[in-house]
Amino acid sequence: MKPEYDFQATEQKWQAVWDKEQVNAAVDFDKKPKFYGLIEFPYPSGSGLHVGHLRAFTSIEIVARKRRLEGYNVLFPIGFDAFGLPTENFAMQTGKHPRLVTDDNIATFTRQLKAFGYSFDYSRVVDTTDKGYYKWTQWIFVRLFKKGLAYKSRTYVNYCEKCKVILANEESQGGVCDRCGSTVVQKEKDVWFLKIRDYAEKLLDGLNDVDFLPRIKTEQINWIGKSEGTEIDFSVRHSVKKDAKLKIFTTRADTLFGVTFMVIAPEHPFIAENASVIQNMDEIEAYRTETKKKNEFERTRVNKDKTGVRIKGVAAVNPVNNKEIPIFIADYVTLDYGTGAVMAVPAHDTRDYEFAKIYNLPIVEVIAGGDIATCAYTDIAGGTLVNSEFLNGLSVKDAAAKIRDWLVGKKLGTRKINYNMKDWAFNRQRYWGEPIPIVYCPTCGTLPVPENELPLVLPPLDNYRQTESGESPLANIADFVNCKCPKCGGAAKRETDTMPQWAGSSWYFLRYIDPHNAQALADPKKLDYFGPVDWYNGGMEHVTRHLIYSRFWNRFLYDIGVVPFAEPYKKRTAQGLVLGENGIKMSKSLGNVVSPDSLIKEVGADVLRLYIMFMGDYESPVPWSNSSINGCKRFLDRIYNLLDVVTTDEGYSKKHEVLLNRLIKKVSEDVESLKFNTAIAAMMTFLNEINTDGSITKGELKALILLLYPFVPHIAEEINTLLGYKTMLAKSAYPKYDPNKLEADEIELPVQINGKLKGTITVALTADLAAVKEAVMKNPTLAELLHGQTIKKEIYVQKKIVNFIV
RNA sequence: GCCGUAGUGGCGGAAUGGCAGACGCAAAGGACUUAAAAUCCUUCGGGGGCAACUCCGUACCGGUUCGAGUCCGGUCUUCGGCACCA
Repeated sequence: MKPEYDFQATEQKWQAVWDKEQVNAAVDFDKKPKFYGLIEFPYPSGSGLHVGHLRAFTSIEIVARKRRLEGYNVLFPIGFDAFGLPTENFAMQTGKHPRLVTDDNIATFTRQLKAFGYSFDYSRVVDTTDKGYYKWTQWIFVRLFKKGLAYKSRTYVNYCEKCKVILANEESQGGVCDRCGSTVVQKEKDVWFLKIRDYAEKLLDGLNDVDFLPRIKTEQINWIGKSEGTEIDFSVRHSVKKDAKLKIFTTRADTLFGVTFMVIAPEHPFIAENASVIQNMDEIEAYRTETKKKNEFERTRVNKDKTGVRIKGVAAVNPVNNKEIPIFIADYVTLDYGTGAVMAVPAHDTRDYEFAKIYNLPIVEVIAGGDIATCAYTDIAGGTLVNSEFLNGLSVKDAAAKIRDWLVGKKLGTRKINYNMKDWAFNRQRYWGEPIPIVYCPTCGTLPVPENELPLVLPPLDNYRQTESGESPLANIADFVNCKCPKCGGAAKRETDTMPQWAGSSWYFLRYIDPHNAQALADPKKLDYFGPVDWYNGGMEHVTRHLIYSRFWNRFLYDIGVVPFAEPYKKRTAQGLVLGENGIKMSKSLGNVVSPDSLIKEVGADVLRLYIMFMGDYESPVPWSNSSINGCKRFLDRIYNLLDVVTTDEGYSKKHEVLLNRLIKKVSEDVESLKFNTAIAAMMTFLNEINTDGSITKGELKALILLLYPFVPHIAEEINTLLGYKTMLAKSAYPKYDPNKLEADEIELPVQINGKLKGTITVALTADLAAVKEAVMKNPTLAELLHGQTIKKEIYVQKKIVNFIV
């Protein structure tokens, strides 16, 4: 007689045993093959673990446990991405120091993660806010700076005039301040940038060597946004400087004969340079001021009416036909893409077309095939060139090649590649982040903090608010700001901004490999042994930013010889969102958030782990369903009840042999391809079969609990013990299937007549057509249907189907 | 607008071109119980038929095939991502 199953006591017991036996610890330089499984480390928010985390973590947790049984030395680490705004805001409201808030939250997360029985190696926990960690985040920044990949530039930032704070993009969504709701304006400010654009090509190339889901690759490619085109100089008449040129970028040089005007960004330096010859400077200035007031959100809104001002007093010249064309400023052209100036071809560009209609500018068709009276013709596949002198009659493709060669030959243009991806804005006016290790010396200029002085520690602080002018709270601390120049020793001042949230997460996967190293970010030998990450799972929402940023940092560290692999992640997958029961995204304001804490008390970790993997296709969004959890609970109860019907036979019974071999194959393969829901369904089907038969051998049950172990390790270990086995499952081997025992001798074969299913027959697996026909004729219903019919054609696919055409 | 993804019962979802709806939830009926819960058994896409059975059915229109949820062409819709990107 088996004891009553007490999930709480049992789960705690096994967690303690695994911990004591160190079964989850990764071993440096172990002889076994290594497997590095990674999940996106959580931001330790005050509200604790979310069911979304469970879905994201449980997949690699299952793979990690399976790999250990398969004989791998598994590195499956956990850490906390703990710098960030919510903690700082909470500190501002309560007066509690962010350090203490963070420590509390990490403690809560750790307790919850352990309650789920996740097999993390807790000896390698990483906390991005720990000075032993951010020392190396700062060190990487210093190296980037020394290589010229970190630079400071004046640009516009989101600013709330009411709160007098600079806002991050995520705090100013929709162009409105997150806290007070007032409209955000643009304010000019010095901003640190990382030159990720210099790595655009490497980041694209690297995608060829990794196994990321196709949609992940596509999203990254789109984000980088490579476009190949031509830069062309347009000379300017009546400008201040003789022979002044305006450089434009275009991907459509073939339409050059259709250029009827030019547009430059309102911020374009051409205006200041030519202020003395521009006749309507007042009007231009007014437009520029208006643009500045608009925030990014308004300005980049599509479908809004085009506005602009003609620059009077100067004109540009189209290099192909020397025709004089007007120059405009308009906010639909921005300074941060291409050259900040465009040649306008209203006949074949939608934006230029709209602008030309509003300002009554000529529209010249150069590609036949559309109807330019109604709209711009932008299809580049069809159409031939017209009104274009030596390009007439050519296809778009041929014309593009010809004009490009012509421009390059005459030195009027050069081939050029542009990227939509912008350089990475790398500073925030916040307290709770890594201080940027830079010193400004009046005589020596901008210098990095010497590497042996790192970490530059975040000083204690009472007031976490930005200053009136929007400076970081660190600017209020004289002790911090005033320092000595590392070069000349004279009085100097520190940079007071901190790094963005993305910094710490851009290299954490390297630190897990050697988390306590004080001499280097990680020992190169250990990096060589454990790296790169074999399998990384996380959300689609991080596929662009975090995944690109961390690939960039890793690639940089590879280029300077610190890391021995160019690409950090061999394989990347992504889970779907967990939606609320009503099918809408979970959010506090909608009140449809599910807390794992109460559920774990009700049903336990195993049931919850199982449900979260069974609830639907892993990669698709799926609504939460409390009632569906019952199904998983019942399944585990029935598995436990098998102890009542288990025999003492250590082998497989003849009857279950094929079923079990197929099950092992199915579960094993499904886990590798993220098909957790069908793996679980297959185990349920097997259980139903066993229950119909009324008994299971000890050997069969052992195999079943080994298959279940990665999903529901506690109950699996408990059953193993109750079966009398001394070796715990965590130290056992994953079951193998016999490829010769995957098929039964006899199968049910569907029989079709004229492509319609009419019945089934039982035949030998390898039966030939003659045997099949014999079996069909023995079946009274089928024989009757075929009686007196002339069979014109017979299609027989072994193991699949037979079809008679009559 | 561009790029990507997906449309299958009341619900979540299964199906290398080969028995559509596996598995689970919910629901209904029954057994056990004084009763309820739990558990166990049965039914469960739609129409028709007393019944054996039969017809229809995977967003929509068409095509390929002995055979299409699956492949091809077109249309509509959902959900993501990017977006005045020149």
